[in-house]
Amino acid sequence: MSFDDGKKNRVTLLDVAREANVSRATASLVIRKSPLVGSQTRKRVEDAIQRLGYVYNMGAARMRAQRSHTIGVVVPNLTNPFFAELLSGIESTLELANMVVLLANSHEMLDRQDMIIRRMREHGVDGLIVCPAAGSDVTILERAADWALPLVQALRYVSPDEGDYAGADYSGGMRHAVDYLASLGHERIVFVAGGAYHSAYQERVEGFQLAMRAHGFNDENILELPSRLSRAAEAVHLLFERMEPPTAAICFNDVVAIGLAGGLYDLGMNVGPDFSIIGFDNVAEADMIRPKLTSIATGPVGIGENAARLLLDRLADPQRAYERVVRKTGLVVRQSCGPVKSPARL
Amino acid sequence: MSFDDGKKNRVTLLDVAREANVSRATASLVIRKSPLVGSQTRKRVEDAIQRLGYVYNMGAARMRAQRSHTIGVVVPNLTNPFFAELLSGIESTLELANMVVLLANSHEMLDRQDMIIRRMREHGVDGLIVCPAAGSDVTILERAADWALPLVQALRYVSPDEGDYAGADYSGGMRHAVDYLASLGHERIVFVAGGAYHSAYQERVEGFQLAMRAHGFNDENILELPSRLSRAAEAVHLLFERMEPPTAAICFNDVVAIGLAGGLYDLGMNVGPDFSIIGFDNVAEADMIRPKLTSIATGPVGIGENAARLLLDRLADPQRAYERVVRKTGLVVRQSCGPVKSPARL
DNA sequence: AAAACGCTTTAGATCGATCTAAAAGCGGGA
DNA sequence: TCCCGCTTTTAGATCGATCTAAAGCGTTTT
Repeated sequence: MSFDDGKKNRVTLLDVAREANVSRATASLVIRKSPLVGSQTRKRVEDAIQRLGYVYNMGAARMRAQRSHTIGVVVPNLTNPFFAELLSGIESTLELANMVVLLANSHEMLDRQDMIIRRMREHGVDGLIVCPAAGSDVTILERAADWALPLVQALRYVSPDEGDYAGADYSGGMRHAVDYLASLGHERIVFVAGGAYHSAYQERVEGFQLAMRAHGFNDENILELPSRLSRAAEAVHLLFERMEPPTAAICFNDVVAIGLAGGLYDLGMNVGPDFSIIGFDNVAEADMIRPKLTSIATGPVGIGENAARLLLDRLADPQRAYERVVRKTGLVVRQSCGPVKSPARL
Repeated sequence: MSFDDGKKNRVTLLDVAREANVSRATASLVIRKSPLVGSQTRKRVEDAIQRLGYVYNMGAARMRAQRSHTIGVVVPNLTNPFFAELLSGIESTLELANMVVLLANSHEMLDRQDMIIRRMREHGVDGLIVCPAAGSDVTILERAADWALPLVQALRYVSPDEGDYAGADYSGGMRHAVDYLASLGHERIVFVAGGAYHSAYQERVEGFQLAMRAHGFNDENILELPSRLSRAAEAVHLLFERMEPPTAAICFNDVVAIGLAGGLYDLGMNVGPDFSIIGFDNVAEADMIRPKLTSIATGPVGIGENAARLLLDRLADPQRAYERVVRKTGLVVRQSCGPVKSPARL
């Protein structure tokens, strides 16, 4: 099928041009689907491409044209299914625009994140989508701007008004959660966190407190669980060693919620009837476990799509004003909540 | 900090060379850490690099040197945490070798997979790590060979003896699972599958049957669940509409196992005491749900690391013989299995 | 007939590094 | 002094595309 004489000799655009009896420039125009070239010439070139089995050399093109059709994506953690879904949304949207994803994992470490971004720059990415590692500050935006490298923040932001950003209305989600629990009669509600500090964390806490105050509830019930999930379950008893033990919990994310549910199960409690739990993110697992987890849907895939679209828009017009796309969140009611009973107590 | 006069003028190696009073060639050698260059010259160049804020241009280098330091990774599905963990292992190993990951998702579709591989070739990847979409055949190996593009198969293979491959001993894992259930007194064990056909599927089924026969059990008990997990739970009742209902199940993977556990829960059964379940892959979720899922650990992160290492080895020596690295699997006992009782029946 | 115009096509420079082959520098032995 | 061998440095070609500016050409206008 292929006339692969030797190994070394790659087919280049020049070969194609010769085969089709045109100049390199014309062949190049054909490849890029320029309307400038006449139809029978185009046909001749396309045939030549077929005949020779030519493959486009992005590397050469990128160098001259200063566009790589490559986007760097930096996430702090791959094993959390939430980020995997985000990534999935980014990838599928970028692929429609003929872009390709360079992936790296910052492991929530700042120095690694810096290193990664530097490396991606060396690789000549056209832009970056970053979920900033906890502790990142505006310097990452500033540096990107210095380098004229478009950067979209996803899920978390380092500045409340600078830079493009795609996320979800975490605060509104908290309100839904609190309202729902209140409608079931709960008043002593705890916010269970775990993991690192960043804008998304802060927004959730503030949203929680706001909503609690709106109902006239005590808004200072916040519990920090160890971030290793195995240990999280063991720490659940802390919940009930307080003056007024809570009857319901809203969790930072579904992973924490599932960990908490496990811990309660281990204490012999029935999630739902005995104690209500609401998760956050509504990942696939929420529907798989039993009792099924009631959760606030943030739509990570959609956020990923938005982030990708924001970046594409900025590439199209680098001068446009910053845009922040915030997805609506919604409560997905399942089985992990029930009406309040007498306060749970060990 | 940076003397970014205009926007256009990138600092090139030539600028560095001029600043350091050496030739482009020497500057290039310094960058690549060649031992050929004298130490005070090296110092001068390094200072110049600092002073000018030079950034290496991979694109230009790749074009000349025919190496892109870029590896294409193709997975059939990102939202399954199993693949996310695989990816995590690949990424962290490649990053140590100063390589970067180009990611794409085939969505288990052959035409997409072809398209992706073609595109990655255009981008000039140095090699590919592919988990072949179900239905792939040896042509993907042949084409890669035609193109002199190193390709490592991960998790699944398209040919039992051709090509590099990193996976796990699925068959051995099945034996562990069956042995363990047998030791608890189970004899009527069903294999619950879900999803697409591929080598990993086949190996698991065959391993299951082999192990069952070794114990003298009926090896034909295989149930196919719908791959949408939401529907899987609803199909669980099919298990008990057979002549001799099983007392235990071994699942194709943990996702199926968790779905099955959910279905049993919905039927009012107690996983563990009433019916035993063993999952496959031992993903993080296995430890989070309740009852905790007993599972065969295949170590996706480790498989990813192996795949990456295989590819690096092949890049170092393209002529070496094919290698197949198969990780040991092990049973992780948790709470989802119990001794056999009277046969479960609805 | 010359000029003007639109539509196609092209020669040649160019992007920023690496590679090759040879030159330069230098100390020591004949 | 000259030559040899060793280390260090370099000029210039090169990778494979794109870009610029201009040329070719057929038709219409002046």
